[in-house]
Amino acid sequence: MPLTFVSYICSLMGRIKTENNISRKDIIVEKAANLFKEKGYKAASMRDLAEVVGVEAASLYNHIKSKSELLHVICLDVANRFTNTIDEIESENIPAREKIEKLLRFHILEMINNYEDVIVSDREWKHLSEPYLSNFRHQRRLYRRRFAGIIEEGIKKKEIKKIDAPTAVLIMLHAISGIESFHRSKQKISAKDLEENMVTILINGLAK
Amino acid sequence: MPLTFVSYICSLMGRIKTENNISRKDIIVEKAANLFKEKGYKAASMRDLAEVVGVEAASLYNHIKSKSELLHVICLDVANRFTNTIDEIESENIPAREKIEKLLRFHILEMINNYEDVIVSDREWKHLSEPYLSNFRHQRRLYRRRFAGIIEEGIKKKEIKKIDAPTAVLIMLHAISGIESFHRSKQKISAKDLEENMVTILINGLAK
DNA sequence: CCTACCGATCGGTAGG
DNA sequence: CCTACCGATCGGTAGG
Repeated sequence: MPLTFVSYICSLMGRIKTENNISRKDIIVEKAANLFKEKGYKAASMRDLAEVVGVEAASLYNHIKSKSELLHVICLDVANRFTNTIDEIESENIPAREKIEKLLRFHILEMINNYEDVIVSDREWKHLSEPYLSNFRHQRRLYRRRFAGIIEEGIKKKEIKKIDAPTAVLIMLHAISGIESFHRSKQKISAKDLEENMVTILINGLAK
Repeated sequence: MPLTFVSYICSLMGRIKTENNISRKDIIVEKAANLFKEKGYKAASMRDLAEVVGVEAASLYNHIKSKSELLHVICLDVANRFTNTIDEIESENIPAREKIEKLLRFHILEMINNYEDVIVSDREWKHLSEPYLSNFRHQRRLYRRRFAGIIEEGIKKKEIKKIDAPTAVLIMLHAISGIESFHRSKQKISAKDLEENMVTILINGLAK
């Protein structure tokens, strides 16, 4: 009976929110993103995760259903942020070239501020299980098409060079994912300088 | 005794080279690269590999020492090709901007022709074991520094814009890794067009 | 080349 | 929240 009482209290603790409204589950997802980024989804074990959270592995399952739930929470969260942003930018009444710059700056800032989630969703989405895998693939394809659409609009209006739009999208998105190394190297360059450099190179190119 | 005879013949077969001088081990490494690219190093099991090679899992170990050997053969092969190429280009007596373009074209062609190895070394090198891990990290850092050095040379000689060289390197290398999606989508664009588009965007930028 | 098998580790559950 | 434990799967070995 005393043991039952303890387990009851402990199970309640899982549902208590701190004053910042951050639940235990949120903490687990955050630590999971860090671990998945560091070791990869498959190589990161639930025992690893339990250790950084500070509990036994079995206890994690009072807050989450499975390891794969952690991945799809991370991936779908990122996908939704991207979709919401392009919704907003597309509806604005500004030149295509400005839309592209806005989208680039959004991606750059995401990579600077929420880079763990973004890197995980970028690199580990293949390990999603259905139906989340198909859903993610769908959102991603749609996003890239819409991005390419904006570039094509800019080409038609002679705001930007005549290049293959899907190729340009790939270059942009992947170039920005390179910011990960910026985090690793703790370089002297500031986040603001990094952002300006990236936009300059991508929009204006290297050539003088 | 008959069984011993069979096993003796079979073990010999492992060392026989075909007329193209491709050994059994080469085939295993090639299939491993494909598998590692598709599922990731950790998620790809030796039983998966055995199946695509067409033998039992245990038989693989007549040709290789371990799973990790497969990864470091792939990664070091790519690293050496990169190092050899920058050795060559650095020693040429041409403007820095041309050196950069040559390096870019080399990377683009690598991603078009040997993309499985390149992607695996890019994405899975973290799973290397020592001393290969340190070695790879070292080669990689050196390569990026030399690449940045060429860009800085170009800036000094006013051949290219004044931007942060390490950032430019990150953008270039990551942008090119985006070609992976080109393979997946079987797009209408040709390899040659892809190459020209990428060089145009990276050297001259999007802006008209 | 195969069959047979090993110890380690995995994600996850039962029960309190 | 924990302890105890399960079946599945892993990389790899022994032996012929």
